[in-house]
Amino acid sequence: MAVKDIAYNRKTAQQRRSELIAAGVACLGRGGMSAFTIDQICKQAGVSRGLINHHFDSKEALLVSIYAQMTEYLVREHAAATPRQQIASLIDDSFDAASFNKSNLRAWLAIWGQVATHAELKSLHRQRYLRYRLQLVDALTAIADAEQLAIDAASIARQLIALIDGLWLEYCLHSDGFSLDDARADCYRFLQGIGIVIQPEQELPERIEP
Amino acid sequence: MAVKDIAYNRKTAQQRRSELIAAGVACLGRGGMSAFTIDQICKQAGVSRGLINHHFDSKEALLVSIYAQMTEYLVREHAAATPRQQIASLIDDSFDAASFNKSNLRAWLAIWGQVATHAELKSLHRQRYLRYRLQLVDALTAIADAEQLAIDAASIARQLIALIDGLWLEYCLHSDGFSLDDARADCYRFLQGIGIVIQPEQELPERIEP
DNA sequence: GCGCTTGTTGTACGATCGTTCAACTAATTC
DNA sequence: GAATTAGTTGAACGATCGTACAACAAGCGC
Repeated sequence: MAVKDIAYNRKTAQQRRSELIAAGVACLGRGGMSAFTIDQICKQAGVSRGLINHHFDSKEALLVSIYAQMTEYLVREHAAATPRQQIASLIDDSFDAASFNKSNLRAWLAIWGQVATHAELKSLHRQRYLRYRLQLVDALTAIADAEQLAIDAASIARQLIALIDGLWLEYCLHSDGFSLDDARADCYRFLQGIGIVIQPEQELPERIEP
Repeated sequence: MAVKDIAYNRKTAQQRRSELIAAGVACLGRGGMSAFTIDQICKQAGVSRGLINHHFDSKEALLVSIYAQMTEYLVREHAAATPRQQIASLIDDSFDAASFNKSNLRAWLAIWGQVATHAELKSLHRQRYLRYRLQLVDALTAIADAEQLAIDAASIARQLIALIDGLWLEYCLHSDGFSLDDARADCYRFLQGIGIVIQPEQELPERIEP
């Protein structure tokens, strides 16, 4: 107290906010909602206890900001792409090893568990998800129209999203038995089964017959 | 204290244990892991504070018992059924309105979030899941063998489980847009797409073309 | 230098957390 | 009916929770 012996790091509000968001994601990934406490987040960020309530209205507000950042890629614009490239990009992004490691998946799971409970989080989730789903329906409809395919685009979109989320879930809860590439391949195979053949952006591994 | 004015309900250990489990599920369904506290569970069960630790070693032990009960149906024996009936029964059970209401789905989500963190829960989950998956692979293989179908049973099983879990997730987080019957129909349509036609145990609603 | 704004710290507070435990009540045994 | 067993209660404990707040430090205009 009397002597200032350690560094006093001063940063811009924007910088600090994003650091706290990153620290929050790390905590969620480590131990789910139980590890998402003021103490642990501040310790993770290397920051004193009172700082979160200075930069965010509450702990819940931080959680909303975290979710907003995590879902940002879902509504990213894929401007100059064909419908096929859009879908391929979505699938490949979903199973990108850099962002969908186990820690991130655990963070998703923890937040999903809160979506049903917290109003603000629920609202943001609905907004993000609807747009995400709409993009997919549009792309599928465009392909079907161009190739005279009779498909239920809404149903296919719902199934594809469910497949992606379900594969994340399986991979998160027990990663043994299949790889991220297997999961990607499953998605392309699913679309192939209903008559939509899409070339992956990255190459797929060899398929192993039983 | 001096005067005993309210009922003192005495039950067998087994009865009380199952009541506490039910109360725990209700709490998880209401508010996720945040609502899974000794105080709230006891209040839900209409029981005093110290009783949980009398019937269970710890709060975590109660959670394990809850998950054991919730996953029981996954490994239930379907003795006299054909492979097709087994799969149909699994799908229909998964989207049974009685057990898969929103509250139960929220409870699942909350527990899934804990599986990655708690060792005992993780072990139980792996054990239950592997058996569940094996049953599915066996049924699919039996069908494929009998009908000369060339399928990757492991991959199909993984996709079907992912589809079911993903549809639960979608329905839990935003039930608008589709019903449980739609979800059931999606599963049958998925299998149909890869050449396995299965008659649902209950009738499916009319398919609405776009 | 001084005043002002803004980022940061650490303590303090009341609430709630999971667990323990001695006391108590009802059923059972002898 | 006394002794024993088993189910239940509620107070108590230390730990930790989220937030509030006064004190402090650094940057900046002047």
